[in-house]
Amino acid sequence: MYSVDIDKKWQEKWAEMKLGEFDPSRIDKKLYILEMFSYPSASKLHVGHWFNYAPPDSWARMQKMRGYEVFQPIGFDAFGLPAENYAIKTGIHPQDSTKANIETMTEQLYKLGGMFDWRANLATCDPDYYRWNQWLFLQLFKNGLAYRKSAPVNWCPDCQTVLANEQVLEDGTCERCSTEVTKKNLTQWFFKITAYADELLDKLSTLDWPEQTKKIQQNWIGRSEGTEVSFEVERDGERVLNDDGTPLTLDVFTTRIDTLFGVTYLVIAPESPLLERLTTEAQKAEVDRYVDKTLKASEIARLATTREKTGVFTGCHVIHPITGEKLELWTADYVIASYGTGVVMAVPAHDTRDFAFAEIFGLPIRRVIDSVDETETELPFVEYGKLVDSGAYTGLTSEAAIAQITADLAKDSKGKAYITYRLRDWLVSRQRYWGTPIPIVYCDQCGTVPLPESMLPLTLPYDVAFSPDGVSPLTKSDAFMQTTCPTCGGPARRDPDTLDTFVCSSWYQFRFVDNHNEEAPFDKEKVNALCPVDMYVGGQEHAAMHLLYSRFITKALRDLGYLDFDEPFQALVHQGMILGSDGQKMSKSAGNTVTPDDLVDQYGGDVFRLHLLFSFAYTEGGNWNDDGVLAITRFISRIEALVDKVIELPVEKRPHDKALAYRVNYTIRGATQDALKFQFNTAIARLMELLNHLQKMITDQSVISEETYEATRTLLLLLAPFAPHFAEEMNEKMGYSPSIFNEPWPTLDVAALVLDEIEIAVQVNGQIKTRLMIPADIEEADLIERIKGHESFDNWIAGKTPVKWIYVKGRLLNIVVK
RNA sequence: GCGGACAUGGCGGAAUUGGCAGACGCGCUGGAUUUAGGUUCCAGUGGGAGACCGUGCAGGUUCAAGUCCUGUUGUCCGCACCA
Repeated sequence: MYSVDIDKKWQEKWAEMKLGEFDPSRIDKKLYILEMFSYPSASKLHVGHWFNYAPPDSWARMQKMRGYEVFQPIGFDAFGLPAENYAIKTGIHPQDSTKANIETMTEQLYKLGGMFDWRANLATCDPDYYRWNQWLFLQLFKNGLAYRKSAPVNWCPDCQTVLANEQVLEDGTCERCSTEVTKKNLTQWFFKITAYADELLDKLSTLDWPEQTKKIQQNWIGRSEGTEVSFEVERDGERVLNDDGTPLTLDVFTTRIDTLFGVTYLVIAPESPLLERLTTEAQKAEVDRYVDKTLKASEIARLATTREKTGVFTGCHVIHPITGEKLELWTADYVIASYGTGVVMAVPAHDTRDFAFAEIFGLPIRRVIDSVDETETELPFVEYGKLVDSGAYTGLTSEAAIAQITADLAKDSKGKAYITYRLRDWLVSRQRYWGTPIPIVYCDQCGTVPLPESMLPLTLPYDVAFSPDGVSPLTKSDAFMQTTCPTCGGPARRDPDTLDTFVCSSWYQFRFVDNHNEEAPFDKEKVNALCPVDMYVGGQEHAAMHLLYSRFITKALRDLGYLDFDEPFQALVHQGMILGSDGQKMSKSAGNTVTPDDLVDQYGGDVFRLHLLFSFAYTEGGNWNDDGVLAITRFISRIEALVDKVIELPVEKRPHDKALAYRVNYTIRGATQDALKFQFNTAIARLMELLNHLQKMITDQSVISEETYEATRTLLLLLAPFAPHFAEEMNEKMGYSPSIFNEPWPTLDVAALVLDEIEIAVQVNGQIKTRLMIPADIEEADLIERIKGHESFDNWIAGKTPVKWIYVKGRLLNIVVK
């Protein structure tokens, strides 16, 4: 009887025989499979973890049997907000709680029976790991890919603390104290991911990733080609000048420069640093009030097209670059500072948002585009068309005008062709404790000074007060903050912030390969040999951020000479989400959680694993159901019964059983093809079919054929990746020595799949009339004759005339009648 | 709001990618064994007496549509400080 004891037995044996350890001498057969590592949370391994790890492990085991040298490491994404929040609540230090959680989860992962190479584990909160985050930061800094600038953070005035977006409720209040959250500008570190925007876009086509994920990245990067055009500004009747005396210009990005003559006002983002200078005394109070209000709104809400438009006149005017006309400059929250230049030229006649705004505030609306076919159209008319009332450009098509106006503006130095991206640089500063300290000091003499690599790791101090009171926790640790400048030796201060945890996960796939290296993050040769990851498995929620950051860091490391390939993850699969039986996300509060430990103890890990593999479409996920567990225990015990009978009965040689050979090979083909595509449910369905067949064959038999015995053995080999402990046990029962995972995967005999007779459908106008057994190699003409001679033929065509015969070989014949 | 997906029997889910809808399993019904129930085994199981009708809804393309196109409804995921 299979149980959790069998799991234990084989887990110990596998550890002894080092089943999961990668053998570098077989590097030419290497296959690097990686599941996204998880956050060590106190609530133990949940069903989602199992669904993330067990099915890919089955895939890996199959690949091992197919001859690959599999590398499957495991680690923990151990820095992050939850441990720190937990510390604030309970006083338990993040390091202590995290360590304990990692221990528990490691034990649970071991019980999962994954074929992991345990030597290659890592935890990102370990100084041996995060020192290389710091190293990475320094490389980016030295090469101009890390820089500081001011950026807003969510600020709770009551808690006196920075909040994560997650901690701000939908109505814009703090989750802890319900105070209205506002924004505060801080100088923070950024990684220049935008420098790689084009390559990140272009190389998507080389990846074996789900199309929808590529689309998400493509939209996230949001490359947009257009024109940048400059407007000079007038305040109180005078030109506004730069410090050097040249006229200050507002640069506007637009994809529709053909509508330039329809511009009736400009809008600047409320958080734009220029706004203050461009507000007149008379308007100051009103503008300030408006800016204040905007700081409390979320970006998502601001960009909603249905949101009622609000805005304020700044009192200043801008000068139209071609007509010289004076236009009002407004500020409104539908313009976002971080996209484009933070200023838009408003063309109410040809843009829906500008139109709505102009109607509310009574601003002029000027049509400059008509439809090409000169039919009457309503405003706002947002399509391309033909220019009207546009000076010298009147009569041109939109396409022609875009090219012409852009060229003319460039000639006058009033604009240029320009490409902008929705993608923004990656903000990596976090005003928190539980993360990687930033390896930079600020010296009054030398300014911003990077730590020399020899001084890494810059370790996180243990004794720190995390209670929120207005500053980053590290600020309060004098021992940490007060330091000397590595350049001049004078007094200096450290950076009080820590790095975003996405920095950890942007390169961990390389550290696994060489995780004990103390001289470097990894050895170049080793990484080049084992990477990129051949199969990466994890949730689709990471499509835009983690997966893009990893790609960016890989390219940066390549350009800095640390590795020789372009992409970190060649192939990617997303598992679906397992919800509670009520269709809601599993959570303690909903009371719908399923604990893997209980199921494993009761039924054994393989039953749980098979249930996950069989009852869900892997990439879809779905609602948890208990019923399937019983079905699997039945499946398992039926196989055991089959094995028992097969080893008990005498075996004799019999004439070749063509039908059995067909079924066996049909199973090999189906199970292999489906499992390779992560379609485990159908792969297992094929195994069930073979089991049903074998079971029928041996019923009431006192002797079995050699072929039946071999088919049973084949069934076990095919089952092995999906029920590793159980299959290993059955394999031993049949007298074979372990491990079954060192046996070769069954090979397909294509010839056995060729049938003499096949069944096809006969249709009339696409409607099925009958099914026919025909010789597999029948000629189309013979088939047609045969059908014409069928006793029901006249009945089928019901007096009409066949005009066309469509034969889809081996599948159907459709008679088109009229 | 923007972006990405999904919708098939009572249920989980299949469908060679435009070619016989419902594989496999759960559940259910009947039968056999046992008989206290469960287990196990066998048969049946989308609807409809039937011609036929059936893949969220409404159109369309095609000899042929779950699959492609247009529109529509509902659910889920992401939106840059959760990871």
